Amino acid sequence: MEYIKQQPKTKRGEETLRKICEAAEQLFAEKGYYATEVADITRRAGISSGTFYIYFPDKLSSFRYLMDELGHELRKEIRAAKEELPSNSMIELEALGMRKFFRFVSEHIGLFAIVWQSQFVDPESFKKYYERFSSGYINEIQEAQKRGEIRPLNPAYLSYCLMGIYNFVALKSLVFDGKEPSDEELEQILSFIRRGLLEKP
Amino acid sequence: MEYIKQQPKTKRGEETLRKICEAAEQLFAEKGYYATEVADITRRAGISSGTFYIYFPDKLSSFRYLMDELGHELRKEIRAAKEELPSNSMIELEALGMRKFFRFVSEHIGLFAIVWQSQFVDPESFKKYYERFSSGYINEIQEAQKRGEIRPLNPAYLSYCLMGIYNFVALKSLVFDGKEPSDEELEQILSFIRRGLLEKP
Amino acid sequence: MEYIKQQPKTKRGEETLRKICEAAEQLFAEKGYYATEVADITRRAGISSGTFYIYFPDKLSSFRYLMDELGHELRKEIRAAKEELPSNSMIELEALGMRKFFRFVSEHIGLFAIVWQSQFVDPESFKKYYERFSSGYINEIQEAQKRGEIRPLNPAYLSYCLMGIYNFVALKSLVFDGKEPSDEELEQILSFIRRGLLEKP
Amino acid sequence: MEYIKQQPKTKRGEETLRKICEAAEQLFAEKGYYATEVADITRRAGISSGTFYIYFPDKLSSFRYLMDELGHELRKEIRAAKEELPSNSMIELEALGMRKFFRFVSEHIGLFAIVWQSQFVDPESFKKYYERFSSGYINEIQEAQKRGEIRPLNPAYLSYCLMGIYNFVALKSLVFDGKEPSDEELEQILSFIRRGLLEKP
DNA sequence: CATGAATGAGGCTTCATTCAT
DNA sequence: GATGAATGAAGCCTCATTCAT
Repeated sequence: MEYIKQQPKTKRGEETLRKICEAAEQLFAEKGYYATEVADITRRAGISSGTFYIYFPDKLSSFRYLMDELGHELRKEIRAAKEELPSNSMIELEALGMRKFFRFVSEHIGLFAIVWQSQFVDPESFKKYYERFSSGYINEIQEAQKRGEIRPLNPAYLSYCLMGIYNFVALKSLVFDGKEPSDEELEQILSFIRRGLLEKP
Repeated sequence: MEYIKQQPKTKRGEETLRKICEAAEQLFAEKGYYATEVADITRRAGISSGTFYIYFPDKLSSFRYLMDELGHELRKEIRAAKEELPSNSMIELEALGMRKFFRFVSEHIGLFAIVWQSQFVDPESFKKYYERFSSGYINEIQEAQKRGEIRPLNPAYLSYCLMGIYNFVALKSLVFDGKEPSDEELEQILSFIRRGLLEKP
Repeated sequence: MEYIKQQPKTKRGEETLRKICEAAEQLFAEKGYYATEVADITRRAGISSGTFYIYFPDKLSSFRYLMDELGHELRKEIRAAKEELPSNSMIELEALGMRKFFRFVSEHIGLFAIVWQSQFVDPESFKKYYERFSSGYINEIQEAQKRGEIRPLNPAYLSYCLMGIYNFVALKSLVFDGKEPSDEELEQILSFIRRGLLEKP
Repeated sequence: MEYIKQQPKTKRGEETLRKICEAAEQLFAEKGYYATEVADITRRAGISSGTFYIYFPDKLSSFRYLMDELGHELRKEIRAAKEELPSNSMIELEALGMRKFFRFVSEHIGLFAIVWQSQFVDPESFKKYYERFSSGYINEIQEAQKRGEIRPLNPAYLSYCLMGIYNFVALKSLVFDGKEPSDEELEQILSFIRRGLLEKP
């Protein structure tokens, strides 16, 4: 990864980097990037403050690294989930992806928080993050539109509608209410999306 | 307003407060709360840095003040727009509110940015902001559900779906692309929402 | 001056800048640039450490500023001394300049130390400093050579010979022995230079 | 040598110490003592950073060691050169010594740089370095004065005049211009010195 | 009301040095 | 002998806030 200063060469080093990342992810989520001091991170990681700088050139790089890394993982998991299902119904795949999204975010609330605040920590990455997701959606939507599965609405805007729904529902349930949405609730949201998207609901 | 230290007593004072607020709104949107120095604000406002503290007890208060003030104004405008229309179709009122939202946000991109980052500047206000909007929606939705106008889905989650759509569409168009969505585009988004919500589309 | 961040606008500010410069000049001479902390400077100047940064963007700039400022002053004083004498004998002017040099350096031992160490603090300025002096000498030497006053030796190298003599004599007397060379001693050094330079000693 | 922690006991150790010294000499000359990190030295020497501390107790000791070692070598070479010539003319011996000086310094620009900056790294050594050279000169000068070879000027000051000339000429040619002075140029400088010193030029 | 110089606590980062392997 | 990850004291610099004018 490009934001890292030194790849650990020993087991111990690997362990240390992992501890830094975990601590940083937690703290960025709990207190936000700016309110988190490097000393907070190293304290929680149980290392000295100089050690942080063996692995990262500065505080911002660790933020970018996490954003990249976690975003990567999320996309990978969603892709994997979709590939398991031998369906070519976009809506059914989307239902899977959405469930995966909530599962991942509830286990990595750090990602959610990190992305949310990245608009003012590192605007470049912020935009890139959403556009990468969006372009994945656009492809799927266009395919499904060709098949006549979903309605001929602007794919780019639709992708942001979907992301908006997922993000704000996650905000309400995970951040505000502190619990995962129930299957029943997810089903209702999916039902809203299905009707909105499908040519023949 | 509660976050203000001293209400201006003269014309000159009023003018000064207005200049501070305008500058702060712009800067919080451009650079974010943390990257904005009080000196940046006073510089752009064309005043000396001590003057800021005549009106606000500290930097955070000015943030809260703006968030409150702008949120208030937005809700007022939306309410006003809806009251002009003598319809009792929730969906038609919602279409109006949504247009008002995009108009307001494109003129006050500061509000958008301020709210977005408030999760890590002032989490209390952040939650309050969205829940206030949400509870307004919930009322309308429940009324409409009683009338059989819209489907019997969880009103709280629906409200976050709507806010998510509006916020992410605004993010894409106003922040990323730097332009208001066209009427055509808004119409498509509304069409998605209508089908998703209405009992008989 | 280019290395300064903010020109003081009030009497108090002027006073503060002066105190910073005096303290820095002393400390750079006593302990060297690297061993001098900004906190040392502000402590000696009797101000808080943040105040330093009102006037200088960083520690290095204060060093450059002093080097420029003091070098400027030295050249000005030497020039002034030479202009008072209505002679066109290069050697007599040189005798004056040399005396001025020792007087100035003994009052501003800071300059001496600053220039000496600048080779490793700010190599650019270091070279510029000596080449500026050298080019002044070269002109004078060439004029005197045209008049047949001094021998036809390479002017650039001669200029460095002269500077070398003055600097090392100052090193011995002012730095090592802690006293100004006596008139008698200066006279002997001049006598060495005179014989070395003059066509007809 | 006194500044060394442990004399190498094996061939490998000897080799390692040599590599450290070479790297340190280069780096102290290129970037200066303070800007050179121990890690820079070990990196260039191709060893790990802990190894440095097998041979030196700390960074400063390596500086002192080099200064001593190189100064020693320089004096030895000059002495050897002078002993080869069966002359008892101080000026002729001096001409030899000077040529040796420029040869040595151009091959060990590190020494030049190290001594120059030692005033602020290790003032003690700095003074000692020049006074050791000076006292050698004083003896030679006094002898020559007794013989009536050179003029009866203050020997201590004369020694600093000579060192000043050599050092500043080396500065100009080797450091600023990056080349050794030509024989012709050295000859001119010698001619200046000869006339300045000799009773009967 | 307004000014802007001054404050100083506190954050980020560096780097000489140590030590377990 | 050699390694290189870890340490942590310490320095540079920032910036919200104060206050004398």
